[in-house]
Amino acid sequence: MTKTKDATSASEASESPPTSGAEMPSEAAQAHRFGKARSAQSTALLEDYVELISDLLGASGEARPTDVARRLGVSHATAIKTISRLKREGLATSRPYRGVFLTEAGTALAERVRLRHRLVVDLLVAVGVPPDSAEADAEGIEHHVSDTALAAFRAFLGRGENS
Amino acid sequence: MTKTKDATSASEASESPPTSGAEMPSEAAQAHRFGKARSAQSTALLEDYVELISDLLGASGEARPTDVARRLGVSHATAIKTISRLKREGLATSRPYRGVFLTEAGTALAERVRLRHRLVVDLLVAVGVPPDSAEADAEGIEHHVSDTALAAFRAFLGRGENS
DNA sequence: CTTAAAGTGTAGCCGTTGCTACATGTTGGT
DNA sequence: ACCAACATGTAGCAACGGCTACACTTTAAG
Repeated sequence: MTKTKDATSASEASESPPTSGAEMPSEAAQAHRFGKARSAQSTALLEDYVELISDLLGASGEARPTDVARRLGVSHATAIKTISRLKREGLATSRPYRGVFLTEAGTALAERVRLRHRLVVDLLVAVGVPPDSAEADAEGIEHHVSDTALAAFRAFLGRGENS
Repeated sequence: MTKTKDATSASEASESPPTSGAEMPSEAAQAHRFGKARSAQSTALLEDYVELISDLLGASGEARPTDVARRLGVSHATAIKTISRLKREGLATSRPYRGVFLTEAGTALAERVRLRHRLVVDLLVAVGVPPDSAEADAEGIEHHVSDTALAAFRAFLGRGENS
């Protein structure tokens, strides 16, 4: 590390500005939250790809880059590039012109993601969100739900440990 | 590839693969959902900045780039660059060395975002997520909650229109 | 078999969001 | 008035995710 990391924390106690209504969390806590959200964002794509590939494999026995691309609404070139990233990260393998497959890690991730997705959708529906809306919203939400929250969802839905 | 229910554009119905296992949404629908999630992602940053700036303005009367940077856990250079984007998009103004301010549009956006944030947190808490977890999760989730879902949340929480 | 269509892969570009490093402006203490 | 500390701004770099354009392989049709 060069610098950059002074442990500044609550430094505003000394100042006493108007300070009226707003309750603000500590700098550190807030920064940490935002950081978490940002990093979640970076894995979200991989999760989407892995889940989709898993679905395709399950549904038709194979997952082709173009199928993936079409499902995700991106160009095939983009899909291929991201699939390369999946391979780099040890989640998938692929033989040229032979389709994409998931490694063990990839399969495990896909399973986790799928369960989480369903749980989120079910929760949304349970609190009154229309099913199609729930499905669409879950696509964006699911990547940001902590395990703690998932456990709460499960409890709320009256489920033990299973889906 | 299995086409489940709707026969949107070009699909392959000729194959009759093992199928069975998975139910997949139509290509078009799925692509649309992913696209939505992606675009939401692109506005998420702006929303975070605007909300934070609004909070800082409310709490201390001014919002300086470094404060914003520290709160978000990024370098001041990054914050300044993003604030430039806010200005480009007509959400904020700033005079050098004088801090950042929100335009009318920015203020309105901040208000909407703040309400949404609280609603999401409250819903999470209502279904049993611990408050601190709810607060952290909401930071990532809020950007992906549709108006439809928000309305459902409000109804579920037994609120009319207000927060 | 030959050829056209479709899938696959590569290269190069752009915009975004991070970062560090450096340069400049502001401000406060002495 | 000065200088040091800090805030601010700019520049350049890298990784990512998107795209189009082009090259190549496979597959399907004739």
